[in-house]
Amino acid sequence: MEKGIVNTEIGSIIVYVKDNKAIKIEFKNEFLKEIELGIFTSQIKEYFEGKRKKLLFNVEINTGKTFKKIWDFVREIPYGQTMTYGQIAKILNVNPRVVGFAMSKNPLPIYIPCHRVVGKNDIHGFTGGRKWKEYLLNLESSQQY
DNA sequence: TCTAGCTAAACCC
DNA sequence: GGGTTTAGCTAGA
Repeated sequence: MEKGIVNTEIGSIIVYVKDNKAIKIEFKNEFLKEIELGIFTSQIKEYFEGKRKKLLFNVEINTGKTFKKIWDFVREIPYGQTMTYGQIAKILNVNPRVVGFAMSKNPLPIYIPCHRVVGKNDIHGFTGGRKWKEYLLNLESSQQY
């Protein structure tokens, strides 16, 4: 398994790659030494510079049918827009609780833009902390044109 | 304002 | 295999 690291304004992002497929993305609240790793790190870097709106590399996800359906849908949420757990649940005909659970178990944040999914009355949680979610949402809204 | 019910899959015995 | 847990939401009191 290979590892790539990209630094951002508020910390580092680690991307784990196996057989040329991303299997996990992790947020760190500390700054690590950057490690280039082909398109994986270059696309993430472009995304944080606001030049790229969608990550397009191979990933490997082994999970249940419903989770996959939810993640597929979340990937279709346009750049800079947000939806609530409830809206997604209604469209996919699942329970809102399951949507939240799927997000919490999502191994590939950013690739699956779960930061664009918020609660009805609150931002709610995010892998690695709400700080990242706010940062990502702010990044996208400032890039809208 | 507060409580109960819904509901899927990872995770731990 | 079974019980517990989890980034929500709605309806009824």
